Amino acid sequence: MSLTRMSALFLRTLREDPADAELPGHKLLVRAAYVRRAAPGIYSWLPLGLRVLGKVEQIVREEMAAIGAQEARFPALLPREPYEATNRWTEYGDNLFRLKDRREADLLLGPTHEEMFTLTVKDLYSSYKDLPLSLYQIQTKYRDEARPRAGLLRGREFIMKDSYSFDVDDAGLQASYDRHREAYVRIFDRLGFDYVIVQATSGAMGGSASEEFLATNQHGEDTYVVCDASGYAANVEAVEVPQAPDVPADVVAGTPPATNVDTPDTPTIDTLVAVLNEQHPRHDGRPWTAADTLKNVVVMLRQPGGEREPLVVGLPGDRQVDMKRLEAQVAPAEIEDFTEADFTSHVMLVKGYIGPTSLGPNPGLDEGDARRIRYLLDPSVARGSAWATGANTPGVHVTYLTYGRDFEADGIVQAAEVRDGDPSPDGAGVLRSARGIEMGHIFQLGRKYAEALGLKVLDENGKLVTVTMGSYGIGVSRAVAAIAEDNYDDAGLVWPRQVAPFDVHLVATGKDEAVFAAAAQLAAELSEAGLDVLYDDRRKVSPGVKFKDAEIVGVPTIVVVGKGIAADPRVVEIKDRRSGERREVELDGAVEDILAEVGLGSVPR
RNA sequence: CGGGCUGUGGCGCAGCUUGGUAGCGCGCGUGCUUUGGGAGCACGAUGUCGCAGGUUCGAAUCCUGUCAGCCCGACCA
Repeated sequence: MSLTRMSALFLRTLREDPADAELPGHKLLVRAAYVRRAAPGIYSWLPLGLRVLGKVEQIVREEMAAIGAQEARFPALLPREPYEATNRWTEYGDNLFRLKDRREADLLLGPTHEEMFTLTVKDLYSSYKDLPLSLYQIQTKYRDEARPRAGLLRGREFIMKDSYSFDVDDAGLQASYDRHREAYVRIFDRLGFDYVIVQATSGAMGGSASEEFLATNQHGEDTYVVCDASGYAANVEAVEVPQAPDVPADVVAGTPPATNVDTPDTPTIDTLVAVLNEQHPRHDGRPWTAADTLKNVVVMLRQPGGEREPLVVGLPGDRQVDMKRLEAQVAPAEIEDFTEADFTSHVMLVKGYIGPTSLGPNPGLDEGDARRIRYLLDPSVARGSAWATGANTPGVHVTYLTYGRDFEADGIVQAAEVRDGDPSPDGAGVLRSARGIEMGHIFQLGRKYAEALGLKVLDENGKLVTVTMGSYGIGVSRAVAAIAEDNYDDAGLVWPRQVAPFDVHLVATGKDEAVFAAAAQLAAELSEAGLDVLYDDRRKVSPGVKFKDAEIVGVPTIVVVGKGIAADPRVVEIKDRRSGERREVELDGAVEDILAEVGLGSVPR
């Protein structure tokens, strides 16, 4: 199909790792001249990299077309107004790239495009007969990440496929969602890395049903849990720990009354447990443990509008608060540290000795009383359970303080860290955690944007109904990086065939003119036969250099034309980059052998 | 935004402690040799030592300030 000569290819492989790359795949992408860093989180695509990117895009396009989605493209440079209408000009905060034109009009570089798709559909469609509709684009997106990292995996400029479905009712939305899910499975199967589909939160976007496609990789930024017994899998942020069952009434009846105890110099759970065991042993003889303490963590919530509100979360003392989980629960509010100044202005909070009795409904303050501090419990705190916890007096704790008997809370919140070995929410086994790279995210957006932007159509009864939407993303440039992180060895990259920059890397070695004549002809025949061929035709370059280059570039099939040309019959060598297996075939008929090797015609391409 | 580290030819680094006018490897150019594993020899080109002040006869080196990059954390549809 195409023939590229190494002597003319814009390529310079580097012998040493770049100083600013950390991940093995990223180092190789730079060393093999696929990409170059242009600025923090911003990368240039060189010819090889662009070929891989194009392969990934093509797979995405084919599978989107297969579910009837239509490709469009919206500007990357956008006006402020639509984002003002949905409040995202404000909500997106510092992560939004903003700029002004010469007339001082506000513009932004699109981080995602719900508004533009929604408005365009609104402009053109007005009847239920026009739906369902799925539109998508492959477009460069911009987010001013506080700290870009890991090369292409988390950049400030990146390429994303985003699609949006438009339906008149929930059943239609579910059907559109299911079709996208199936398309995503086919896309990720074809891209050639291990992945897992997990339940997810929909983040600041809002919405309900939500799943993420995570490439399983130890370098990933996302932590997910799976239950091997049931197949349950979820992003840790989305794990819904069930409410612990009530403690039986007879057990509660036998719980000693809440008792204040002096516990000087016990600022941490460990020191508290030690002092309790020494001076205030338990009534039932067993020692106190961290799991018997109720830790009350105070944070400051900041709403997108700027209002601040303190929140105290109660959880067992042997667990940490997982800030990511908590933040997902309180979105779109953000969590700030609770400062010394905040303690000064909230005198009911005694640092180190915060307890339920001054929180939430317990002090008898009315809702709306400015002194009332919202108090939420992690679901692992069972009704009827008794705790050692702060007594809101310096140096004093209270023992046997019992939930439901001695204090109440304003509600529950998923806040505690989820650990390996925790029971699965579906009751079928235990959880195991692993890391992944978010490659795709599908979720039912619902009517949030249609509502905000007035996307309504007439239904079959002639009544205006608000359209319901789904939103579906794939990180296309991230996929290239994730594939690289999953496909390399000591010598270099090892591309899966479907996304490799070339089908075959033909290396001519030696100085014999007959070698180059035979190699050139073979290269031409292979490209005639429909392959993308990279032909290393460089004279005066030693075989070692050519082999090293072929290995780091990572084309899956390497064909060596060399001294075998002098044999009778003339032979060439076919090497499999991944396995290292090599075999000799006769030059006559080599085209067929190579076509069979790359699987042309048998493997979907 | 906190913490840590680093800025010296295109790339990767040494030199800085103890100031004396910049070096190594790779890459690049020319020539010869070499040609199945980043080959050899010779010659050569390429540097505002991040920037700005200061100390000093003299600063890559010491002092002050500043900027940038990377890593960890915060953050992350």
